[in-house]
Amino acid sequence: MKLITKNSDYAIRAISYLSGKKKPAAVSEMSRELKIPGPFLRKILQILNAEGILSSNRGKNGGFTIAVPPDKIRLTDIMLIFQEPIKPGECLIKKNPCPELGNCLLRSRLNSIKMMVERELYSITLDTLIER
Amino acid sequence: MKLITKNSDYAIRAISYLSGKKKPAAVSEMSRELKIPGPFLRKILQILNAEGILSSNRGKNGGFTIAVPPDKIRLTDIMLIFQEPIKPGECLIKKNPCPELGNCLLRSRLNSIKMMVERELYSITLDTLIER
DNA sequence: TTATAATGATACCAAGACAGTATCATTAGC
DNA sequence: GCTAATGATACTGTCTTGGTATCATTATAA
Ligand code: SF4
Ligand code: SF4
Repeated sequence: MKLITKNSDYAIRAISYLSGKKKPAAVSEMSRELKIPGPFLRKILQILNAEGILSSNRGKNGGFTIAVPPDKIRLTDIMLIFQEPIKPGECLIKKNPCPELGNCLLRSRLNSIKMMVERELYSITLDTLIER
Repeated sequence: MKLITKNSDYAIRAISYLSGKKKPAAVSEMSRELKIPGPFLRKILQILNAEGILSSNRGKNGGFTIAVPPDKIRLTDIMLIFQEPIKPGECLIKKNPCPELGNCLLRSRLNSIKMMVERELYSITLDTLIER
């Protein structure tokens, strides 16, 4: 059972790192500091920028800054950016084209677990994840 | 978020199918009935047999029968056979060799969700999944 | 006793997801 | 105009998942 991917994980760590900083931080710095492969981190930051969660400055002394306060960012916000969500009707099996549509007992049990998890993830905001 | 794999799903459906039957059912029959690819189902049934959950008879008129009453089989029993469990300390990320060992807040939040899910899955026995 | 219908054991294979690289273009500052 | 940074995007390697394929063995029934 894997809840989050590295994409999301790295994104969260990056945002945590940026929160508090006032000056833009470059990928090179963050890569070193967070021990995340540079090019990969860069791609992630670019996406976060496109989503409006970060903002970026190009050129020398450029880098990324946080654009949304962490207490306004939910864990599910990040996950939705990097991972495919499970659509409401779907089974908890990847690509679930199952003949037993409708009234599968297993499916309904799993779905209720899924909802529990989603509620829980939704309730987590990034500010509660930052170590001080 | 994928909770169970097809392996497990098929195993559960197969066990459900066998419960109630007194005579052995052959793979060919079950494959047809449950709409599961024959060779794949066969492999799964062989594993369940090796685990003692089913028993098998070779030769003509052979097939598989259920060896453990469904109310004694937990969902987690099946899942443990076909899917790697998440070991206690691990992060909810596949292959989690993360530098921030120990006190990661995200990790502890995810872990508590994991425990919730596992409790839930453990509480489900196969008899409660059989449609009547 | 032999043909047949079944499982046992095991090797192989294809698609997709995931994690990460590589490149070239653009922009901003000194 | 050199340099340090991001923007955009294509490419790649590896692992997992969901299967196939094959050959050996066993039990039954004609
Ligand atoms: S049998 Fe139920 S749990 Fe399995 S794939 Fe179909 S709907 Fe989902
Ligand atoms: S940062 Fe925390 S959640 Fe992410 S991989 Fe490391 S321990 Fe797990």
